[in-house]
Amino acid sequence: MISAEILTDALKKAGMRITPQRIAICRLLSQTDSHPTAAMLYDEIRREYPTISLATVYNTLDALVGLGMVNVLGSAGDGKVHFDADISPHVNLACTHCHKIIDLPSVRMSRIESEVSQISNYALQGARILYYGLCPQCQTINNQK
Amino acid sequence: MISAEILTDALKKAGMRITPQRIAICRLLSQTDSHPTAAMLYDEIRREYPTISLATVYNTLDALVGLGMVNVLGSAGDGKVHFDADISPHVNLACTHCHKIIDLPSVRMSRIESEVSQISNYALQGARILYYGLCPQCQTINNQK
DNA sequence: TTTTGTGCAAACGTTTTGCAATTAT
DNA sequence: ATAATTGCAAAACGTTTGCACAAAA
Repeated sequence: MISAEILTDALKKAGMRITPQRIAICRLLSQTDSHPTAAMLYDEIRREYPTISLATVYNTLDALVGLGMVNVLGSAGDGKVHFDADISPHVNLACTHCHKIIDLPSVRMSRIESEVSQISNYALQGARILYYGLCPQCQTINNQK
Repeated sequence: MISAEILTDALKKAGMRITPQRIAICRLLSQTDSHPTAAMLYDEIRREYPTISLATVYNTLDALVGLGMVNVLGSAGDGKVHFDADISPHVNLACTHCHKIIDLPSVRMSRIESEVSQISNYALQGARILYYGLCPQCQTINNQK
């Protein structure tokens, strides 16, 4: 969990203007661990700013991703792109039935990251460590969608 | 690198019919390590079957993914879904500039997988281990897209 | 022969874009 | 003041779907 100011400060340092909409997006991103999609953020922010557009959400997300402040997790089997404001190298775990994504901060990935870095000569910018399967609930409930 | 027969056999065992189009898709998947998208496979197969449709490619890919024979890597920053016929747990490395994806089979992930399995109680089905950054070429070339 | 798969085209949902009006600086 | 950002609408893109025809079993 990160503070919203770290995100807005990053935008400011990059020469971008701090608008109420962007503050709201940064606040939501920093406060959630639900790996939201653009549409989820949009729906949430519309309560406060009924006229905000999806384009603004995408615009801000792109900027934050470009600054390395937000990770793109990709689809969780639902065809939508999920975002994660926790950029520390950690394992994400997606349920292929209910499409929820949780974090597994207890699994240490730093050793893997340094290995990848050494072997590849890539200038690493981030990682998506996503395991997927059925969560305990979706295993027990007789889940035929 | 897997043999095409393993893929076609899996389709057959699942009760699906073996058509020339599906054989071609399985052959391409098994012969490449380029983590193709549906469109890439489509373009390639069209040389041999000019009338094949994208729908058939998606249909077959979905079946193979459903059977656990093919992994969905997700987007490499290009907005397209990349597929991988190598389902062993290994690190993938994507370049955020040229959008190529390579494998790093030397980095061992089996320990991480068992850790995830123990901690989470999920019925694991697979993993997408994707690091991203700039590949050596895209670092040196003065790359402003 | 029967049932599944194919190809086409149209539909879908997410994401992107163009532009005039607005707003942060 | 001025330059960036917004919101809207329309467009673009990848992917999915419906259906008549073709082909595998």
